[in-house]
Amino acid sequence: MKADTVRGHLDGMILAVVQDEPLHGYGIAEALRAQSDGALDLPTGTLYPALRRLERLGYLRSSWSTVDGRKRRTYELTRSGQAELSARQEDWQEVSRVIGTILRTRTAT
Amino acid sequence: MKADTVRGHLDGMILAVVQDEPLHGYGIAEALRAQSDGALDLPTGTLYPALRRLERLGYLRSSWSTVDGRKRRTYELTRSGQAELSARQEDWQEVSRVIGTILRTRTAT
DNA sequence: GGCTACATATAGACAGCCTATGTATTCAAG
DNA sequence: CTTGAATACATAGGCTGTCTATATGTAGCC
Repeated sequence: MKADTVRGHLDGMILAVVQDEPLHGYGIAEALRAQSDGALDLPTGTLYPALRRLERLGYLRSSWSTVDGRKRRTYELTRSGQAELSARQEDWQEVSRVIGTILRTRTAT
Repeated sequence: MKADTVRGHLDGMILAVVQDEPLHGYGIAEALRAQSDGALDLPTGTLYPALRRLERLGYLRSSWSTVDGRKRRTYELTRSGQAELSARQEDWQEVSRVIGTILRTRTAT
C-alpha cells in the first residue's frame, strides 16, 4: 500500500501513534507498519520530512537521545498537536462517509 | 470539504457515478454534490482535467451533444473503466480499514 | 570484511489538487 | 436591453506531499 493512497491523512496517523506514547522516527514507522498489519510501510524519504513539518507546525516536539550507541530523535505530541489530531479524526469521519457512500457498489450486477 | 482530502480517490468516485448512468461533466459534479449531501463541491479546474485524464487512460469514453442549445460532453464507463472501478473499490476497503484503525481514538480520555 | 538492522536526512521529480481566468449559451429580473 | 445567475467546458500556472535515490553512521553477527 502506497502512502500516496493515504495522502493528506498521514499526518493524522503519525499524530495518533505518537499520542499513544512518544516515539522516535524509526519507531513511528514500526508502529504504523504493525498497526496496519504490514500494509503501511513508509519510505524514510516520506516519513522524516513529514515529521520535521509536523514539528515546524508546532504539533510535535522533538528531543535527541542516544540509545545503544545510536542517536535517535524522539517526538511527542504538543497541546496544539492534540487539537490537530482531534480535527483530523473528525475530518476523517466525513471523508470516510462520503467516499464510502459514493464508492459503495450500487449495482446488484 | 476540499477535494484534496479525497485525493487519489476522486477518480474512483467519478467512475462510480458514471457507472450508474452516463453523465456530462456538469452532471457528474451535481451527482457528487448530491450523493455527498453537499460536502463535495468540485471546482471545474479539478473536475474537467480529471475527466480528460480518465478518458485518456481508457476508463471513460465521451461524446458531444447539444441540449437546450448548450454543448455538453457526455461520459460513459468503458469495460476497462469498470475493472478500474472494481480495483479502486477494493483499494478503498483497505485504505479505509487502515486509516480508520490507526486514527480511531484509543485513549478513553 | 561484508551483511543486516537500526537511525536520520536531503535532493530532485512528479502527480493531482488548487485558484484564477476565459469563452459561450439560456433565461429571468429589473 | 442589459445585467446576473445557472448551465457548460476548458486551460494556465502554482503548491504540496508524496516518490525514488542517495548519503551518513552505529551495532552486531557471520
